[in-house]
Amino acid sequence: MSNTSIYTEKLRESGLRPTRQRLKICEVLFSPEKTFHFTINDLTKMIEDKMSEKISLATVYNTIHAFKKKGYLKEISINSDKSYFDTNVTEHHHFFDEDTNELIDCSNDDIDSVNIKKNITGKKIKSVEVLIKVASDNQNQN
Amino acid sequence: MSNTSIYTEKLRESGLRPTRQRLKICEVLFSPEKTFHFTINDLTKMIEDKMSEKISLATVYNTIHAFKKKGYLKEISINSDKSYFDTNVTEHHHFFDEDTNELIDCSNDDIDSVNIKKNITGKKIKSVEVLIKVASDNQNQN
DNA sequence: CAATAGTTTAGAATTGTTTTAATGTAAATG
DNA sequence: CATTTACATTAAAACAATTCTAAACTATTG
Repeated sequence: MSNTSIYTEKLRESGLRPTRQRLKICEVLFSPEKTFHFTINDLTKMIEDKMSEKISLATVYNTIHAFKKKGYLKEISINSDKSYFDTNVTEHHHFFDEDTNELIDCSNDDIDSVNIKKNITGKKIKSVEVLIKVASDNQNQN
Repeated sequence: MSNTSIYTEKLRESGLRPTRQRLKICEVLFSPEKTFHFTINDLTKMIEDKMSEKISLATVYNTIHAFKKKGYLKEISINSDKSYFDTNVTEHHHFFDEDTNELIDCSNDDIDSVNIKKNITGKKIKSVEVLIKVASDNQNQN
């Protein structure tokens, strides 16, 4: 089953033409059942593995940025040495495992809604997200 | 009033010798009344402005890393293009103003404590921090 | 199909960070 | 307190992630 028309639509919505390369990016990003986290490098490797064809980093970067701008991807800030992206664009929380550097989605059911009593004047709240850092019990934090 | 002995102690605790350069870093970091956020570049400029003397980036990096490791500084992940640090090492929350890219501490009194119902098996929770993104009302999110 | 507007690409440039190796300094030693 | 040793500082080089560039290419329009 091909979702080409859906992908084409997403690309158009993001202001991009549906090219062969970009459709492959879409397939890797949007065909899996489960959402996932990735870096640009991960994604490039996934594309090249699955598709047995090269794709230029520049193409990946500009497509990802367009998707992010449009809201089809979210950037997550955990680690400052690389950019991480999330195909789960709903507002949600994360566990970050300091032992493995793994980022794990936290179901909204697992956290009571966060009650904020005060805001910055003249500003509207756009999102509220919780980051829970975990590590194995016997490990010291660094 | 000089806090040299306090700084010397902090440096020693972090496994570093108290040198002229490092004491200057301490003065900039730990003498202000209020905690603040900074990048390595900010800090280097602050030092060179205040002290009218040059300091090598490498020295700043390694001192900051030692302080972070010891827990005298915290790294904050907002933006993946630079590392941001915080002299407020208590567990606390942040507002992030998307209009100005400004990061603002959120008093713990302003958020009810976050109730987490489930955890990753075998792991211990090290910290729970909330990031509230805000923007002016009439602005579209990007 | 020709013209145009946008795309891909490899490689160069840029930026933040880390490493290196030579020189300098604090602290320990005799 | 001079000497030795271990650690520091520095400028510059290396490195890694990201962005930019300019030439070749492709989709779309007229």
